[in-house]
Amino acid sequence: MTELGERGETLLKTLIELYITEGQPVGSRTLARHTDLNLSPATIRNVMSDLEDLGLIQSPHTSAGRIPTQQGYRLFVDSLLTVKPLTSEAVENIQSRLTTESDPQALLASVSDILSKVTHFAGLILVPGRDNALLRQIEFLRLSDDRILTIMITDDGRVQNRVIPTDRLYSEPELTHAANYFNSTYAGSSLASVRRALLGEMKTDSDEMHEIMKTAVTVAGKFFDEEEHDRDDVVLTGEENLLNIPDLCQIDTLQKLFDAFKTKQDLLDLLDRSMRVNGISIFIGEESGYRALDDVSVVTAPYETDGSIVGTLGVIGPTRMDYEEVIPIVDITARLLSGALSGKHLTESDQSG
Amino acid sequence: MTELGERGETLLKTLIELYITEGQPVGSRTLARHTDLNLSPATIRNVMSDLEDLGLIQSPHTSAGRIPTQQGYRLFVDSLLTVKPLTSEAVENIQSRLTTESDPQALLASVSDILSKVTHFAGLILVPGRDNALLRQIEFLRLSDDRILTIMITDDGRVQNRVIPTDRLYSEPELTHAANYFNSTYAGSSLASVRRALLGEMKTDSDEMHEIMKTAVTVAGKFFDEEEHDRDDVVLTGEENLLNIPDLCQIDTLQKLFDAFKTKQDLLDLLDRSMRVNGISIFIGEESGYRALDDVSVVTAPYETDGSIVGTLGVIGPTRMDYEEVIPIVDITARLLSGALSGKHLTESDQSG
DNA sequence: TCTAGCACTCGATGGTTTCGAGTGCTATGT
DNA sequence: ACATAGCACTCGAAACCATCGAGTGCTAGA
Repeated sequence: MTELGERGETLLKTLIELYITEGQPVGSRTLARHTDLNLSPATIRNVMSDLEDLGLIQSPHTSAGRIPTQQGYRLFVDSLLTVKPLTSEAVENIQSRLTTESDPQALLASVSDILSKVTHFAGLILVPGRDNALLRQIEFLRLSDDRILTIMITDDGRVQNRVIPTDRLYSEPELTHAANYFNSTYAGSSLASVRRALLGEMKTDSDEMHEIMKTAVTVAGKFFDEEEHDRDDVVLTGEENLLNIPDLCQIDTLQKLFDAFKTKQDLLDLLDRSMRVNGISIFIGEESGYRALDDVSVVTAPYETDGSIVGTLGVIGPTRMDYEEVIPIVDITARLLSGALSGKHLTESDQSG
Repeated sequence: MTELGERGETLLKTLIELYITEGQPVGSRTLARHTDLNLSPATIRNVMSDLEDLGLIQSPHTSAGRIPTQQGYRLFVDSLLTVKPLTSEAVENIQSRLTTESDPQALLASVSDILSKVTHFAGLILVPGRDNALLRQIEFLRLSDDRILTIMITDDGRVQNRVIPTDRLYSEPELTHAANYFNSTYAGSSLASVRRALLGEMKTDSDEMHEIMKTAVTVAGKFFDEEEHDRDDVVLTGEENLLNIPDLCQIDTLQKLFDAFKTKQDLLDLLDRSMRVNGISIFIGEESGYRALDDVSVVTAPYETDGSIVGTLGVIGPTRMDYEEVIPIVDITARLLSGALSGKHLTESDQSG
């Protein structure tokens, strides 16, 4: 008997909603009062007993009310909850915070901040690596006899620079020519393909290349060699909000959580997984599979640039969070961010304030 | 009678050391056993009573031992403590971690990490703003019709770039000339003085300037206009270590602390104050004057580049921290960092690996 | 199928007792 | 004058106990 019946669903729903707002185990009497089914506590108790058999609720101890289990929350978010539509005021609030940032890099980081401020939980966002970005321009600047500053600009407006130590002296004109050669050859290609091409070039017998080409390949090769900066990254803000939450008062829970926040690897994995899903993802408690996140829930939504998903954003909060409120916030923020990102490329200079 | 006498000092010192290692109030019997003065507990009690009258120790309640007060700690660190010299092993540990970073910016950030790892507390470092750095080179790159990428390199090896929106189109050669003009005029000046000069230039009647000069002043002016990036900044790491500390188990204490960590303003103020002091600074509990830091102690030491103090680094831990161990760690780290920084300027290309 | 009644459970609360570490005081010895 | 031994006292921690009440499961009856 995996079927609940409409009455069971209504009761489960109100029970969870009550528990989310009150934070206390809810008993049959309270539940009877907060529903318009006109059922006596005794009847409610029978239904609750069934719900407990189905593993949807549980009681912390004999003489306490019931609280939702992980499965209960799951059923709730899957088919029971009625999302509260955001007030247009709230939407405008998010929108206005978004539009104040013009630099795309800073924009993404600020989104995490917005999410944490609005939800009072921790906000996070997966900032996509550059490997799919297209090379726009590269420049080599001579700093000293054995150091070159390499600057790369990609079509998503990001600028990256790195100081390259060299084993011989390169003259200014030589570097300029090399950059010109490089730009004419690779501009418009994705960084991943440039990296691949460079690997190929560096293998071929260098005697066959012009000196200029050699210079370009050598310097740019060193630049592209350091993988680290190209990986996806997670920006996390508002962690301190989680200290406020009574559900997470156990110090070792917080310890686990903040350790995970520091390394970020688990968060990155999780966001990466949720990026492959089309739409809101919700990980309740242990569902995520990461020990550190056992006592929290994560709500995420992918965001896109010009129609294709490029990253994910979301919120980390207690399992007992107000899903009906958080879900639309995450959803809307992802949409607004997608809107703000599209058409922001520097290649199209159609935007002006 | 503000004089303790040698016996009082010895007892206070061992009491504090015992309390630091054990974390428990220490009574007269324990104190008698851990000292070689051959005094009975009763005698010790008399001395302790005196120490309490002087405000150096206190008892949490009648039938408990004594714990140091803030003043007790203060006297202890000022004149009683015997710093444990670091093992050369430990020094080499820090040294090796320092030398792996070549980029000065990353180096500073990693120092904070080292401090937190070695002490198991939170490490922090004041990364000096660029205003005292000397301008080395500036470059203007045309990104699109209305955007210019400005790149500035300072003599401390830092590179900064910013996208400048423009109100008219600038040609490539125009920008190159403007950059050349700017470099020949201002290279070698401190950023502060460049900023000042630019303000002056922008006020003077622009008709008197060449077109090239006007371009340079306009574009660079916008670049220098955004103050924010030039401020000193605090890098803080290992905050999560503080969650482990039994002394800081109260959730609201941590909340206060982490809120301060987020805004960083208080930390910045504190580090800035301690930069004016020549040598180790220790702020015990409420001494710092910031509410958020009431329950912790901060140990800092300034570090220098080529003989002049440029920043401060330090550790945040519980008031009951092992000062005899932490102080030399902070001290040595500051010295090693100073050593690593000196001679690292890109203007002198004398360093090679 | 719902309801009313009832005995039962169990955490929370608050009072009491015991225990022991530690204190302050005082009298005594050196 | 100083150190010590003895002693009554204090007070928190822990253990124990009774009470209270919210909530339960079960059963009998509408």
